[in-house]
Amino acid sequence: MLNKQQIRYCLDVFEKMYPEAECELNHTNPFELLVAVVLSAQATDALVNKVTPGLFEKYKTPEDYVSVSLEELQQDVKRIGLYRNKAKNIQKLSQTLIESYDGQVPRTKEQLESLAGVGRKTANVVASVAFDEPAIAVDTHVERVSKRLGICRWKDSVLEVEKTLMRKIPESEWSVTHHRMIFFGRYHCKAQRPNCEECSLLTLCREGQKRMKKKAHSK
DNA sequence: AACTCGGGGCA
DNA sequence: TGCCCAGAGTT
Repeated sequence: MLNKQQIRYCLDVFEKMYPEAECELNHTNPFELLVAVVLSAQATDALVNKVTPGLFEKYKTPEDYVSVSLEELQQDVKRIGLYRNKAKNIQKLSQTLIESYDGQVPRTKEQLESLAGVGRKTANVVASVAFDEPAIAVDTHVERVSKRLGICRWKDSVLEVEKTLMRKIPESEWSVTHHRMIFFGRYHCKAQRPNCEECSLLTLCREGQKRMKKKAHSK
């Protein structure tokens, strides 16, 4: 397991590699952000914007989503994938906002997570990005990178990964770190072929050491 | 813990 | 072409 100083070094490397890794979730209001994150499950937010241009012009409020038929909404989000569930959840979620939250998006993680189609990850993203609530959203990239480097344990659950990160990273950097780790995981520490040879963190990386040793042995 | 939804992106 | 993906709900 990496200590705080080693983790500090990792964060600095992330910053050097992806200095401009701001949030790609560039939305004007919490509701639009919430819908975008729900839609981008198993896809990317960039894909949502690319594949459904004009979606957020057509649908601006919870009322807009429940005013159309399920079939119409499904057609509008069809090209994102997993569209049947997502469309259904967004209508259900919109209904809940109208009935229980005066049409507004709730601020707390617990309230967010109780909405249809909103799991722990989505709840944390919305809470932290839209409301500056203290939260770290652990997605597959963050989880993989944390485990490979040794920031957390291999068998840690998502919840445990989240708690460890919150404990070992200064709160003021949670948001930036989250997005830099995603870039790092997506472009460098990839699931299939991580680029260990050209990694500045190789010397302290648990998984990297293992892989290099294995590679040397196989020669 | 495993399974399902699913079209787009990428090799 | 085939494989994978910034997840969540159900069994």
